[in-house]
Amino acid sequence: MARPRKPLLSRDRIVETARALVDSEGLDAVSTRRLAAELGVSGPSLYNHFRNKDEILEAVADTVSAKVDLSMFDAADGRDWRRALHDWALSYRAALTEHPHIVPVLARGPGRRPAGLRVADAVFGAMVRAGWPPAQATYIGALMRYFVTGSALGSFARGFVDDETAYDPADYPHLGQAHLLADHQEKVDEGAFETGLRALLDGLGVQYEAGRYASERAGSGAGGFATVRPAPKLP
Amino acid sequence: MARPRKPLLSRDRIVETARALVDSEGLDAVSTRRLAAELGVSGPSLYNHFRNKDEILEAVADTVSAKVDLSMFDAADGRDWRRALHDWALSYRAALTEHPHIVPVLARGPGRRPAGLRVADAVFGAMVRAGWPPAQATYIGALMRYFVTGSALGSFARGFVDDETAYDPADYPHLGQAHLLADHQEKVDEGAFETGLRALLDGLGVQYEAGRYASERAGSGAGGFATVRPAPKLP
DNA sequence: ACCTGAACACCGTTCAAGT
DNA sequence: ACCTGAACACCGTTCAAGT
Repeated sequence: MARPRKPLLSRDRIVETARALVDSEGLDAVSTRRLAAELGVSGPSLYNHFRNKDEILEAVADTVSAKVDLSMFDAADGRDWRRALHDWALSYRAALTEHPHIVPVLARGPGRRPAGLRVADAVFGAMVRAGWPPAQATYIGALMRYFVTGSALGSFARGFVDDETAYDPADYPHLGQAHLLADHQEKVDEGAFETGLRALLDGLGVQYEAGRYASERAGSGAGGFATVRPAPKLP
Repeated sequence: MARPRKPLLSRDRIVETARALVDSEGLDAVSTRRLAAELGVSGPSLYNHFRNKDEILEAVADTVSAKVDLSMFDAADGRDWRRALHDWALSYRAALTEHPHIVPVLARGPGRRPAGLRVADAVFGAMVRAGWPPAQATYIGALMRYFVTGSALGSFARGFVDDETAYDPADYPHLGQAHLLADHQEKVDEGAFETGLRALLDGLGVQYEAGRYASERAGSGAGGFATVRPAPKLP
């Protein structure tokens, strides 16, 4: 066949097929040969569109980052940085839980993925507008990413394992049998995520007040958050 | 040669050699053939001691978990749960930063690794003794793991990339050039970790007070933490 | 029990050849 | 420019054979 008059492949088609394969069969199922077969071409064809396999996986990860809602950051009145962060974290986590198998790729950082960088940029900009100093704004973007990706990673794969013999109660006196159950594990993940997110936002509120970062909007006194209160209820 | 009178291999020797290889050349360098060569045997020999390669990597990950200090949990007076959690998080992170290449394996959860389970058990037990309800104690162990492993994962590999052309300021108006520098990245990781850890502990303090979990030690009033104060200074 | 070589069914990537 | 088959240098794992 050699070269067809109309290209068989495109970057988009490759990425879309790779994403479907990752979602349905996991990262390990994506070999260049398997992916090519799925596309109806031979393995080496992919190298006309991507430098290597890793670049394909990075592109897949970026389509997931692109699903993260960022609208709360430009909508927001600066005083609402906690709510914006909260809503963003939910959207971020939702994107990852929809595509759990690509999380290991996403978790290693934004790298050079455009959508990943766009996320980092949006969070940073919103925090600075809310009054956070640039260094702190950078930290917030990073630490939120740590928490959300860490939770998405730790949740799937096999947080705990489905084999009763793995956990001798003599060895782990506090670990109940309940830890074995997969649906219990899912509830733990949700509870831990909600609890951690709330704690992070409350704790950042403490630092925000201590630094009086809201001063330019509410005079030099205690502006913004008058008292530390629990974060908004999670839906 | 066939079978020698004294075994050439042992689980410990395999794990130790694998750990050294992971540390010096990364996860990808560990193939069964390469590891076997390092040990002076042929590839299939490893299968006399481990069921498969993944089991070897799990064992390596467990030696890293085993380095996490847990003494602060049984030493602690229950009121000091925040300090214990803080010190533990530092020790946890230190263990991971010493062996960054194995973090992806560790990050997927305790699985059936004994040392990983011992860690989960210790945190849970200490939080319950401090007055946290069991469900919350479980959440705390999980969310701390999310944060620490997420930060260790996001830090290495390539949080950002060392190539100026990757970041067009027109695309990411808030991302400065400084993001490119590797040593700047390291400072960001440390700052983000400290900030996030402090926020988590402060935020958990808010929830602890709101739930009055300390009541059995200080009467049914506001015991334990009278006010929300910043977490102890990080060294 | 513990190691070996041979073998199976794969990999990612390069490259000359084809249109 | 874009696809192909052949080839290179690898993989993880199984298994019969050896002691």
